[in-house]
Amino acid sequence: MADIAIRSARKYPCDKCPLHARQIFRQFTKPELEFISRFKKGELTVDRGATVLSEGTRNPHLYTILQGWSFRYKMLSDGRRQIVNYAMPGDLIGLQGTMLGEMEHSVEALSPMILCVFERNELQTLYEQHPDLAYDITWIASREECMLDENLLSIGRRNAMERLAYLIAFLLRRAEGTGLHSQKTPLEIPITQQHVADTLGLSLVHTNKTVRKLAERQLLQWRDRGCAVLDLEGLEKLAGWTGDQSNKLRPFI
Amino acid sequence: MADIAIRSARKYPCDKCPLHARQIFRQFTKPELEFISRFKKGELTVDRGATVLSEGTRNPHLYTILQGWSFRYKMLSDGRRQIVNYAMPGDLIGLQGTMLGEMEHSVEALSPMILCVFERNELQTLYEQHPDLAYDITWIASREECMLDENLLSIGRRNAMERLAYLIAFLLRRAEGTGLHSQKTPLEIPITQQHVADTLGLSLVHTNKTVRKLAERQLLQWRDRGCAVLDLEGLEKLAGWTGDQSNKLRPFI
DNA sequence: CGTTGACTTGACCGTCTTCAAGTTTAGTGG
DNA sequence: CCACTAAACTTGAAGACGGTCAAGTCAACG
Repeated sequence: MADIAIRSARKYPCDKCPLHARQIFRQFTKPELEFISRFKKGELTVDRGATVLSEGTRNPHLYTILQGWSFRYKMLSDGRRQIVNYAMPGDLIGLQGTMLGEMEHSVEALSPMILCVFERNELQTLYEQHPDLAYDITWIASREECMLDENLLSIGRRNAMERLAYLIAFLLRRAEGTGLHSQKTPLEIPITQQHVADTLGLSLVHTNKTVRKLAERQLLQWRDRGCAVLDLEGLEKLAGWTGDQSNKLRPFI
Repeated sequence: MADIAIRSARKYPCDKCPLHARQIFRQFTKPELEFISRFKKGELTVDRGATVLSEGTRNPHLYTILQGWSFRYKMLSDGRRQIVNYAMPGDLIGLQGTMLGEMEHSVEALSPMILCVFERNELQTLYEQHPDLAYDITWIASREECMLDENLLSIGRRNAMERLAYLIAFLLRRAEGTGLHSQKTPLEIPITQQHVADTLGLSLVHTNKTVRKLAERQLLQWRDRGCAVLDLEGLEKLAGWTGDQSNKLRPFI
């Protein structure tokens, strides 16, 4: 079944980090690289569907995603679920829990994942010895906040079609922002319609009908467990979204 | 009309900060206090209804609220507005803009306010010289993120009554968390039903009808431009909210 | 070849929106 | 102090958007 396995061996040592090779992420200085190499405790391999972090628990670790997609969610006591955001390569997972103590949300893998594992306790040391990295972490937190603001706007004020268009455009933009996909391999967003429903605050049935409408309009195409974008600009226009998601140089731990 | 005025004189020098006198906020060390005193450039007085920060602009400042309430919001091009969160004494305003460059939301005063003004550019110095304060800022950002997660859950998955109950309970808890209100002066939340509607993603009409229902149930009482809570636990129960908003020691810049 | 998870579809119903009036209150100027 | 205005709040009626229920189909997988 959905499983989690940690290994202290490194398939991806920090000095050969496949993500830092990407132009999009800012490069480390030498001392930073050395620090991060020590800060990293190992790698975590996660199956699709596995729970990486659980609401209400205390986890001694902090993660960066090397490969794969995941989502963060919260639940009400009667089972209603709200997906709050997604996380993909280059994103930090578990910072909130590190700062506030207990996890206030859960994280589940949407695809097989590889994570870098860091020790929560050592974050303080990072703040003491590497102010630039500390600043970067705050940058990352602010970016998350900004995305949440957008999602709130969407759920609160857009109708079903606009919401869906926004969500898909948003996810594609972010995926592009990881720099991992070439133009030639049109990437597929690895989510089910149930995920979409739980993100948009809609029912599964209505989500399905909305998906069909956008598919009819040739804006996207739905497959089993995935979504392909046919017309990104069409989606953005429908959502009324100025997707200026500045995909510029950004920090990364 | 709604006005903004800055003064470099300090009615509230940092060593006599009325908020730090409150038990709830962690105390500065002496060097921290000295740094912050220099970091603070003045005080800003703001009328109710005035816009403190505007979406799309670059503001060279960062603020902490000394007095008064405000809200953060985003708008769609056709005028639909979504209030994303509220800010009250002790909260930091403008961090997102500082980190990401341009403001992605606006901030408006709900009541007359007094703000401490800091220089954006000097934040880097804070990170270099005071890692503990830097850590605190990240803590504050994480707390904001956590609140946004809650709000998303609410808008996405709760119905109108639950949403309203949650919002009012949430705001009261936070107000209590500033430690500025005694049990004896039952505080009034300084918002209009239009604010509530724009927070909950509801229409004004439906918001009004929902307010009436909660008032009939003796959970709250509405006044002109304000809301008084009659039964906090009743609201929390209705919302299904375990409001463990740990009102413990927290940092503050 | 049966089971399971994901997607699909139609019918009916309820929550919430929109429209279109009100009333009440606070603030302003004569 | 009173008349006027604007902002906030209120209410009812009609209808749309999205939810719920109840069946499906389809593909993957062991």
